[in-house]
Amino acid sequence: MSDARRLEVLRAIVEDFVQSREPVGSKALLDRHNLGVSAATVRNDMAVLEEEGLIVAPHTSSGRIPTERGYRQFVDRIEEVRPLSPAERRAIQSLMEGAADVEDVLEGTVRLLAQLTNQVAVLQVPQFSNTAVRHIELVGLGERRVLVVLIGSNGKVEQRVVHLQADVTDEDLVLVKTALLNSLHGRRLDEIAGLLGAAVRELPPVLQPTGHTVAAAVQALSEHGVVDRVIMAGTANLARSDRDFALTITPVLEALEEQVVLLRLLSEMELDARGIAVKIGRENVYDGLTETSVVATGYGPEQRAKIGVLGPTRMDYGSSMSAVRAVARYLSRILVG
Amino acid sequence: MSDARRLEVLRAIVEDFVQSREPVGSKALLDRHNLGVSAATVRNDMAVLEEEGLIVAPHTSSGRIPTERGYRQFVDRIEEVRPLSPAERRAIQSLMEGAADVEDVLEGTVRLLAQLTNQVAVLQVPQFSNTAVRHIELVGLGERRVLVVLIGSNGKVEQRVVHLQADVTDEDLVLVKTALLNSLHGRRLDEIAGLLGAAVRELPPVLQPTGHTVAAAVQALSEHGVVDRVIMAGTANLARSDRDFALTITPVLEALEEQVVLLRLLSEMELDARGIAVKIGRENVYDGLTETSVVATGYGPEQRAKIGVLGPTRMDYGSSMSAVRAVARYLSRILVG
DNA sequence: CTTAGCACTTGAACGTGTCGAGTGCTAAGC
DNA sequence: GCTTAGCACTCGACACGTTCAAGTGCTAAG
Repeated sequence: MSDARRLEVLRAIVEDFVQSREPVGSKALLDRHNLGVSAATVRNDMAVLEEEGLIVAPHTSSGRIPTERGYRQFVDRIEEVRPLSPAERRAIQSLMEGAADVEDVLEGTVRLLAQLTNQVAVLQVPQFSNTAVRHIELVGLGERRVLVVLIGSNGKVEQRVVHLQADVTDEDLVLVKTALLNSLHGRRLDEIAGLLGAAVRELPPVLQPTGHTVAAAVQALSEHGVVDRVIMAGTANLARSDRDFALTITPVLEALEEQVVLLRLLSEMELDARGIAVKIGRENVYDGLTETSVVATGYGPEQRAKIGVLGPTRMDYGSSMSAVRAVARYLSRILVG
Repeated sequence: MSDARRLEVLRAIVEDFVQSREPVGSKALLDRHNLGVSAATVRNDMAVLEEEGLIVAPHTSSGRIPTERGYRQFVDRIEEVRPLSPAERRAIQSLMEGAADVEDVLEGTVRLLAQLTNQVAVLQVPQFSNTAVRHIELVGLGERRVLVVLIGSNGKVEQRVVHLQADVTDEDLVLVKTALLNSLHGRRLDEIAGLLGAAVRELPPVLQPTGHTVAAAVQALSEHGVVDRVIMAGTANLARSDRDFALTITPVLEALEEQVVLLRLLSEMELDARGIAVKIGRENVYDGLTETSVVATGYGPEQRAKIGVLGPTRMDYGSSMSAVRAVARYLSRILVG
């Protein structure tokens, strides 16, 4: 009982099903794939795969369709990333040339990705709110604990408790606070990261560690205030993709309208060794997205921002992965250049 | 043959059909409306309405459904605008209170409208691009014609030929150009309207008419560069609204993704005496929207910007019209206050 | 002008029979 | 011990015929 062949059978089933959207049986499989064995053997393999929970038969005596676990197996085993076709390269090229400003590039990229994959494309844009620092307050809580409060010009208040490595007096705290305020007051949240270091350096040496700890907290808080934006394209592809999926569309569209949900979803995705993240069906905990899959990767500096596509669980993961990756690379290159 | 009753029958048919989504027959109509006549009479009226092209029967011996012309008749005859329910008022109230900044208000408004009408809500936001004036060039073409070129800091070039009332020398043109450039260079496009007058006034009296003409052209060109924005909500309602409409959804979603199309659509809508504009089915020339209707009105200063809802031709025009109007009024009030 | 009655049409719903694709199992073969 | 051919069985899809309810147009009477 060859383990390798069984996985090959799984692969074939997934591929066929993704294309035909119909349960695939043993004979049909042989017609389209050169497995080198007979239908009966394939049936045996299928039985095992079904026991393992990788495929199921919708009803007795119908072909099998992959389960979510089946897709997962399949996706995890994709190694070679299919290179883009010349036509696809050309599309990306022309996008680069028509690039007027950053916003145009981003929107163009999303559209392009949606078109390439025939799915919904989403792009997370790190957004630096133009709120400024109005006030910083440090409150000693005893036992080396300090409450750091950051008040923004939009009235939002962020706070956090930090633990210091050394004892400090209230006067010390005032010093630190003043130093920070001097260099940060009125600055925009996205600017302060670069200013904190200098501010701390101006403190007397004894207070440097304390300053560092507090500065780190301020930095973290400022990032809290940043609400990213989402650019989206290709929602029409949702309806196009599938007859019955068209009826399941409502909750998906609802979820897509909730930017917050989308942002959470994207930021939760952790890139694997291949630099890609895939969430399949119920791996998405959000209601309404339990029958969709998301393929995403990072772009830009540190790959922090995400770009990806979203579609029905029965999507062409291979193509999606390569398209997403390729587009992300080009995007990174454009943004740097 | 009472003309009034026939229109009453039409009204009843539209109302029933909008609610049930099924062709409505003579008997069914009597059950739900107190018309005071028998089924046979209604049938006679229906026959006439059909001749007039206001209703059709999908197949022999099935009820009638309104045609687009039928809807149009119906809409044009809606007089009384249904007042909002207390629940709806409350929703709007709470929106006003939670208003943090303008952007929030606008987004909240759109969501609210989508929720109230169970349809797609769209809002046109006049957007002043923050492109600045980089250069202005005047090229004499002879015969009192001058080419006015406006170059923006985003690299976009707008041009137009104007006819002057008097002969001018090239030196005169240089004077005008310099005057304009002096006061406009570096200014944002949305600022220049207020500055043109002063610039022209600084010219020698003989050149004032020429200056005015050129200034008007510059003004027009600058408005060209303004691209409004669209805020949208409730696309999920499209899918929810209707079984078979769900299959027609694709082109609609596509159209909605084309902001340009939407903006054109909205700005083409002209408010009628009631302060509302309705486009029904093919009255929308854009592909993909030929089976949808749009109900819109203006808001804000001069009602220039538009807000409205979009849904299947068989929508509840009465509710949509009152909701759109009410929401637009509240929005105007908030924005002013 | 309205109304009751009637013959007619037609889509939807339902039941039936056939067909093809697919399965599991068993026994034989390499 | 795995693979394969063969066979009986299952079940959805499809085509077809029947029935049913809703609706219509028309005619003749009020």
